[in-house]
This record gives sequence, C-alpha cells and structure tokens, in this order.
Amino acid sequence: MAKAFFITTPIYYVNDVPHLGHAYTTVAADTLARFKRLEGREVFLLTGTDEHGQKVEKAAREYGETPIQLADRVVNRYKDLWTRLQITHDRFIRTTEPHHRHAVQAIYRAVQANGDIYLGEYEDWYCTPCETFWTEKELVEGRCPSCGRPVERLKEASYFFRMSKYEEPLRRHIEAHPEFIQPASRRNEILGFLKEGLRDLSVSRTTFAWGIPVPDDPRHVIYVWFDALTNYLSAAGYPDAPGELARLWPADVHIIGKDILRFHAVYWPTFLMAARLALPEAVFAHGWWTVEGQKMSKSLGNVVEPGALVEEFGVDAVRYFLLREVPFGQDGDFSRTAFVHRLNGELANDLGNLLNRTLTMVQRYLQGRVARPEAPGPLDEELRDTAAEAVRGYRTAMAELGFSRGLQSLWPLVNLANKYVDENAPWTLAKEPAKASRLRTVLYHALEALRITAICLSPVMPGAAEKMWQQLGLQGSSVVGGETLGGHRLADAEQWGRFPEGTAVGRPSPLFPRVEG
RNA sequence: GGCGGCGUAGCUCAGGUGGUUAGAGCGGAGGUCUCAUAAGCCUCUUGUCCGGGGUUCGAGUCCCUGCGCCGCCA
Repeated sequence: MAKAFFITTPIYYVNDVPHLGHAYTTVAADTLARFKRLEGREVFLLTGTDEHGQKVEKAAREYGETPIQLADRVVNRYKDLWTRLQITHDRFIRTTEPHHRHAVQAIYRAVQANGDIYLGEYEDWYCTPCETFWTEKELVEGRCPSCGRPVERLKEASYFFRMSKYEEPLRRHIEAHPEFIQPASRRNEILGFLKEGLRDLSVSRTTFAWGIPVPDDPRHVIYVWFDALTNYLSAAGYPDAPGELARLWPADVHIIGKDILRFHAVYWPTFLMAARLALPEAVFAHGWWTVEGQKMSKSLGNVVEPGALVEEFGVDAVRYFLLREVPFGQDGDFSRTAFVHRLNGELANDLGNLLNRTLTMVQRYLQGRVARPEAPGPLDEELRDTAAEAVRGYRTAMAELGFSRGLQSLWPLVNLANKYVDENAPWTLAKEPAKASRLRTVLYHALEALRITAICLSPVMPGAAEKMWQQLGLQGSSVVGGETLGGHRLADAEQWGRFPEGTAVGRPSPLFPRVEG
C-alpha cells in the first residue's frame, strides 16, 4: 500500500480550555491535509488529547471525579471545536486509550532493550503541598510558581534515558536534513542547544499516579512527554499493526507551536533512535499570537475563544485570517481591525464581489447559461497566463506550508479578473448585438478565473469554496467533509478553459457579507 | 553573560551571490465606470534604507563599531 502523507498536530492537554493557539495549529494542519488531498495524495491527519499527568489528577480530585471521568467530559471541548472549524482529521487519539498505553510501554521496552534506560536519582526543587517538582527556571522568586510557598531540594528515584548518547547522531541528522526542523531559525536554535551538550533525561516519576506505569516497576509512572510523544506512533499502528505502521510512519510533518519545539526536535528523535525507529521527515514550529498587541493570558482576560469568532464571522473568514495574516512560522497579532480589514477588503470586496458581479451579468446578459468562448485576444491571454502563474505560486508555497504566501499568490488573479471585467465592460458589450460573441467570451473567462480560485481556496476555506462552486453551477461536492470540489484536483486548476459550456449558473448571493468595523 | 536574528515609506513587510530613477499591500488624496456586497478600475503621495566608520569605480546589500528590539540557552 502506498505511503500516506501523515500530518500530526500536538495532542492538547485535555484539561486546558481550547484557545486561539490550539485552533491555529489544527487549522494549519487541516489545510495542509486538504491541500495534499487536492494534489491527489492519500492523507492521514492525526490530532488528539494528552490526558495524563498531575494536573488532570488534581483537577479531577477537585471536581470529585476520577481522572478518566474528567477527561471523558472535557475532551469534548476539543472535539466540538474541531467540528466547528471543519477539521478533517482521520484519527483523534487519547492517551488514555488502552492501545496507547500498550504502545508507550512497548517503545519504553524497546529503548530499554537497547541499553538506554538506567535507574538513577532525579533531583530538583520540590513543593510538598503541590507534590510537584519544579526546575530552577520555573521558580518564581525562589518559590513555588503554583502556590508561592517555599520549595526544597529533593531527590527521588527515577529511570533515566541515555539521551546524551544521541547528541552526535542527532546533530548529524539535523545537519544532513535541513528540512528536518523548520523554519530555519528554529533549526539554528536547536543546533545551538545541542552545542551545549545533551544530558540524560529523567523519564519516570513517583510523585503521582495518573499515567502509564513503567513496565516491571509500577511504582513509577512514565514521564509525560515520553507518553505524549508516543501518540504519533501508537495512532499509526505501533507496535501491533505493522501494515498500518508502514503505510503511515514516518510522519511527514509534525506541526507544533514553538513552545514545544525542543520536545519534538530533540527528545522525540532521540527516543526514536533508541527504539530503532525512523525519524519524522519534518517538524514545523509555528509562532505565537498576541491579541491587540498584548500577550494572551487568563489574567489579562484577553484569551480569544475560537468558537466565539466562528460564531461572529464564520469559519471560513477565521481560517482565512489565521493563515493569511502571518507567515507560518512567525509570531503575529490578532486584532479586530486587522481581521475586519482582511475580511472586508480581500474576501468581500475583491473575491466575493467578483463572484457576485460576474454571476449577475451571466444571469442578466446570457440568461444564466455559460457559452463557448471565441479565440482569445490579448486581454484573455493575460488573464489566462496570470491564472497559471497564480496556481504555480500557490502550489509551491502551500507545499512548503507557506500558507500566507500561497493565498497571496492567488490575489493577482482575483485582482486582474476584476480589472478584466472593467476593461471589457460586459455591460457595454451587452448593448451591441454585434458584440454578443465577445460578451460570452469575457464572461466565460471571468467564470474560469473564479473556478480556478475556488479550487485553490478549498483547503483554506472549504465552506466558501463549496458555496462558490455551487453558485458557479458546477457539480456538487462535499468539500466541508473533506472531499475535493466535485472530485476536482489541483490539476484541474492548472488547466485553463475547463469550465463546462452550457452550465447553468446559480443565483448570486454574497459570499462574504461586509462587516462593520 | 553565551549563541543567533532583526532594525527599509504613516502601518505591516519584500528586497539570492554589491551595479541604472529602492518595491508591494494597507492607509491617505484625487479621478472614473455602473455589472456588483457604498464594491471595482485608474492616477498620485512620502523614504537621512537605525547612527558612525571602512572596503569598493560603485553598498539597503560586504567588514568593523555604537544604539535599540527579539529569540534560544544559562
């Protein structure tokens, strides 16, 4: 069976309330998945939740629930949001699944069998009331960052992973594979981190119980990152479904936020090396959103709730803004004015209005019927060539996860189509019977630009693309559900002149109504 | 403190290996069409390219230095 294009999001901490950052990562991953399907690839998109750890244990106690009861209840916050954001994941994994537990213990044993696990002592700052170890860096003025009380130096028995052994192999791998850590600035950071030397890593804890027991020593729970990262393998069929594993692993890209880069670019690959498993092709760390210029935080009360945005502006505008506003990999700012500008300027005025005016003219001047174009003149050829260039730029950018560049490369086509309509003035042609053939040609080409644009936009704005498709009178599809438009592929956007003659276009209806600032 | 990066029009940013009048989008000013979501289209607007020094026939682009900002690490 052919290798599927395997994309992952992180698994999100089940007890967190989903915010803009979660939505961003997942929308980006979904867009890449849809783009790859549009290219004709078989895709596997994985997301899920991280459900172990002390915080869940503690929260459950406060609610008078068991940890799994809590997880079962709050996991729906993510599932519901992904439905609203039209995420087309193939699998939603939870680390509390028995299969995952089995996989984590299996990879632990594999690492152990390789001689890379040993018993040692973990020492750090400990807060007794919170039953939590903190690193020097996490302390706030030398006190517990959670409760503010004094901490003490404490040791506990812990199993260690011989990560230091893999410092050099990892460095060589990163140097030999420039695409392994993206963007390049993050790659440099990791190389810098490696330069200071890798220490062995504590991979078990005894201070809490809610986790996966260490095989043969159940007093210890496996370190949360060892547990969490393994989801990428357990969801892919490791260790008991070798056929599925071969179809999926290695992952083509782990899409993550920059805050968890080190776990993915250092810990994870060294775990895999020790378990004698292939490394993922790439880890792509995106940036962070501020809100109205300020850091998002609970205390500031400015946490953006993605569901509310979708409610107010629609899922397509939200997805578009997130991917268009900021080059993927860089930090960005989410502001209401910026959002409204993008929505009104690019989606309503440029794109939506182009669809609307074109369809109105086809209805009015051609009785809604798409007719065969005559031989192309210079203006027609310019539009055709611009379309080809737009799709080319789009395709290149999207394949590199350059979502913003990908969308940007489409707009010269949208803008030229508007200009093309103005220059050819169908409303004037319509007054002269002798120009009937030219009139049909001009409207045909305007529709053709819209057809191509709809195909290219479908990974980013599935719902809007589908509405465009329907208004254009083209054959039905279920883009929102993850299908491509009418089964159309990117190849269909690369060919000019495929709009079927005789099509009866639909009634125009504003695609993106303008909103008030 | 160590390593890395950045500082270009009001705003956000492009500007491989140095070469004629430094660009885009947004914003702002004016004009124009009427098919359209008070949309579209056209024209125009401004830059000590952070400061200083240097290399060069020639530097936004290379080197040194100062200032400011950011990231990773400690």
